[in-house]
Parts: sequence; C-alpha cells; structure tokens
Amino acid sequence: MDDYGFRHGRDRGESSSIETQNQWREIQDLLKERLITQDDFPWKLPIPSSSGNVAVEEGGGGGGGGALLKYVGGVDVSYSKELDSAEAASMAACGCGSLVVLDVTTPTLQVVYQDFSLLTNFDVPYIPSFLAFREAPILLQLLQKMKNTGNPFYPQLLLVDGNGLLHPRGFGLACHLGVLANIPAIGIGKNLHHVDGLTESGVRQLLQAKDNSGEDFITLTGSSGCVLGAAMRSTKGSCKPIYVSVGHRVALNTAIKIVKMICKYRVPEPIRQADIRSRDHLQKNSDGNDGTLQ
DNA sequence: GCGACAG
DNA sequence: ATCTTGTCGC
Repeated sequence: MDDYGFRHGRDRGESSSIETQNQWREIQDLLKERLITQDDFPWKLPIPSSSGNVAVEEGGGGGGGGALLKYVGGVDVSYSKELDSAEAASMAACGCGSLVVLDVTTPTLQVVYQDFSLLTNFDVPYIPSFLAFREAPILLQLLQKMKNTGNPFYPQLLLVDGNGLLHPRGFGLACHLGVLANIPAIGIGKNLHHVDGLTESGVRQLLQAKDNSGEDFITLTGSSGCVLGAAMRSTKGSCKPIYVSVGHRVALNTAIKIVKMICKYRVPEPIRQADIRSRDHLQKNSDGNDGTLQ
C-alpha cells in the first residue's frame, strides 16, 4: 500500500495495466480538487531594480510582514542503467531521489541543504502522464523528513523536474507534489509534452516572432483555449526552451519571474543541482550499499 | 490503424 | 530517465 491508500499491481498476481491507469487517473482527479493556481504564499518576491536597490513585490496571501523568498528547493530522481525492478538477488540501488535547497538571496545561489534516498527493488514503470506515481513517493518522503525534524532550511517554494498544469489532465508531477506536500510549486519541463495541440514547431515559431519584441518567453495556449504554461529561453545562448507551468499556489506570471532569477544555465539551478547530485550520489552508492547499517 | 507520449 | 566519443565553441 502506498501513500494514496492505493495498492498497485504486483500483489494478487497482475492487475491489468489498464486498470492501474484508471485508478491513477481517479487519484489525479481527486487531488486536483485541492489544486490552487494563483499566488498563495506568505513570502515576498525580491525585484532587482535598475537603481541598484532591491525593491520588494507584494506576494499573494495578503498576510502582512512576510519574509523575502530565500529558500528554494529542487527535486529530481535518477535511475541506474539496470532494468527496473532489479533482481531480488541484487541489493543494488536502482534509483536515487534528491532534495536540495538553495539560498536564492546569494549571488551564487548557494546550496544550503541536500538529502538523498535510494530506491531498491523499484517496480513502478514510467508511463507518460503518470510520472507522479513513479517519483512522488520518494520525493514526498524527503520533504516530510525535513518538516518532521523542523529543519530551518525547509523550502518556501519547490521547483520540480516535470510539468504542472502542462499535462493531459492538468495535473502533472509538480501539481501532485505541491498538493500532497501543501507547498508552493513550479513545474519545469526540459522537453515539450505534446498536449492539447501543442507542438515544438508551433512553439519555435511563436518564440521567433516574440524574439524581436524583446520578450524571452511565450505563453502556451492549447487548442481548447486554456493557458497551460510558458516556453522560455532561460539563457541567451540557448534556442531550446524550457517549459514552465503552474504547480501549486504560484500563478504562471509569478512562476516566470522566479524562474528567470534562478537560471545560471538553461535548467534552473535548483533542479540542475538536484539532478547532478542525485546522479552522483547514485553512482557512489550503486554497489548494494543503501546507507543502512546492518 | 498510426503516431505521440514530462522523466 | 539511461547508453555513449568526440567535438565544436565561448
């Protein structure tokens, strides 16, 4: 039984993949009722001003006296080349979830916290549009651990390696994590998930058109008329965009502002660090050592 | 039927 | 996501 009170197909022989997906869909629909797509946070957003001073932008939530946004988390999961569901005989880790926290008030975006969790005997497959059921449990565990111990670096906002609203049913991994952890979240995709008529060529054309207007991002509107997210060139040199979408409790325009201020390279730094460090940690522990003393 | 399909 | 060498460029 997992975090959703859901038993997925491994016990009782085989529940058909179709049946599993139906149950996953139901969970997504249920959690979606708790989704908040507007600014809803106590902190304030720093705005770099041309005069050199740091102005402060009013955040959502209305409550006065909020602190500045300082701690931004990034999460990712890396996998080893070995097959999923590593042989029972092998104690080798087959995946590694990571949670890092960056202090975004420092010019270098210093990493102030990192934690990892290794996966063993992992058998949840990757199925497009159901990424959350593969990656959310281990990431939630890392967040929960921080919260339970009252860690002072607990993130005020989470950047997720995966989409939010930019999803076939409007509820990607970033929404899933945001809702279950009840934390403001932003989804970041490195590739376009073809949804509601969106295509790379279409995105390219719109970006080039906007190119002259000085803007470095375009809003993505599906054929149905819904705003699903934005495509942006996070670095001057990169023509390949990243895809930003609402995860939870952060409006799209706010998400874009935030992402812009934490990109040293194409991939926003919190996610980039989570990615690099999880892969590194997995390699250094892919010999059967899960960190637990026996 | 065929292609597409976040990580 | 992972496999995988060199290579072109700032």
